[in-house]
Amino acid sequence: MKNISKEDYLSTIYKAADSSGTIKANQIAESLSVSRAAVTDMLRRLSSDGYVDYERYKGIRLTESGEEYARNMVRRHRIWELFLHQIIGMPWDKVHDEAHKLEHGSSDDLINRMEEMLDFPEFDPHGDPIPDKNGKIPKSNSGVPLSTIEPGSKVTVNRVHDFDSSFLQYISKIGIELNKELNVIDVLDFDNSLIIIVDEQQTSISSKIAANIFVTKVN
Amino acid sequence: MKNISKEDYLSTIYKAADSSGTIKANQIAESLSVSRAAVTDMLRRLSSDGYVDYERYKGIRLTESGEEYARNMVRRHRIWELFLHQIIGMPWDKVHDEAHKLEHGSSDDLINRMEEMLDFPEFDPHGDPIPDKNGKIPKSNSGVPLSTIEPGSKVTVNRVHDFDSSFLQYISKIGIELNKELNVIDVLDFDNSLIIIVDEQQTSISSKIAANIFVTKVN
DNA sequence: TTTTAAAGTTAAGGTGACTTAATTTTCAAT
DNA sequence: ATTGAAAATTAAGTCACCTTAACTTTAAAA
Repeated sequence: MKNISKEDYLSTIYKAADSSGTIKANQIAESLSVSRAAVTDMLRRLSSDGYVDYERYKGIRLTESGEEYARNMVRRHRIWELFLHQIIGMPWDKVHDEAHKLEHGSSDDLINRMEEMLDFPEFDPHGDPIPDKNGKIPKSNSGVPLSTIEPGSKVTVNRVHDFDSSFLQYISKIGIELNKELNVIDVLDFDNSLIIIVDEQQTSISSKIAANIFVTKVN
Repeated sequence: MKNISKEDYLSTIYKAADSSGTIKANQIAESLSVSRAAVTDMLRRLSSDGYVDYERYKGIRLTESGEEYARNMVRRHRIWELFLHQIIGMPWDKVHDEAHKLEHGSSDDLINRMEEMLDFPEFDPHGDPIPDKNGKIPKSNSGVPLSTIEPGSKVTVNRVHDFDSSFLQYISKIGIELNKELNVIDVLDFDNSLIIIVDEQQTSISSKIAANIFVTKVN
């Protein structure tokens, strides 16, 4: 029950790393709401544990073993999310925080049992892929931000960001969920907010909301 | 996710306190495998938090609020144990350790949902009572140690100690489980081990094993 | 009642994870 | 190429939780 903080750093680095696999210390500090100094501090420790390659003032990148560890944390997190939602019946917008607290303490045995109960799922309730026991990640069409779609398009939702409960609560309330079909009617020049149709209902959503909903164009 | 240690101290005090509600610092140190000095240290902190009444060299006792907190931790623990066993299918001897890790991070909401799924159970898989949402504890016949039973008696198991996986594994293997009927055939003078019959099979168990199995005499 | 072992406390120190403040390095804009 | 803002690091300090070693208090056995 020791490595809570370490595990959080590893997941964060894993999830936030860009395509080249590197990340800025500043991003870590912001994601975790800690000071830059705390990040430097932790990086030295993670580096001496062999989880990150790190050189002062240079880029940060997970080592093989760091990536493995992080991927396993992400696996735990997403399996917990799905379990909480599907088996326990916890609402969409609550599962992220709860899973975050549970993921650290669970044995691999427990995670594997839950995975089996869920019939080896590929995606969590927010559409994020769940790495399997061997670290293999399901191929997914992770979509593009709804905010980049031009008016007149028909799209389906395939992923939403999961870290803000009020965001999820809001989009649920207006009927947005995974695989839902949306019609983008208009984008306002004024503030880039979108006019969309969900369930035959017209609504408008801010560009910030739209930036956190990922969609694929239909045909 | 901060108070893991504090919560462990509170549960330990709660569970180990004698009938008068007091406990020796030494017992805490032993249960938690920490030094006596660490206990003194923590007692000062718990005391300043208002969770224990504590005076140097005098007895230790939970305050109202400490007892409430501790009882809630015990509730979490036991609900987790039952959930892991009954819903997840984890074996008897594994649930204690797993529950111990999970109990700290779970929200009351989650615990309440699990309790409901389990249909408001009264006892955990080891026969320990589960406090309800309001702190009410089911009346139970907690039994006497099997080691105190005289030869020739027929008894049923109503509780077993839960903190040693190998102990539980062993007694499961010889067929002992909650509510099982046992016949005490003989107690050896030599080492106080017991000859018992379980499922028509005769076995012997050490007095230390017997001391951790709690039973009630049949008729 | 004395004595001594066990229990409890204090002192000093360590580690992990954080902070703020001061400083250094990098990098992009001039 | 210089410079200034942003990013990263170091320094110094805090807090929770732990340790060992030395000391004090309690309580029970001689």
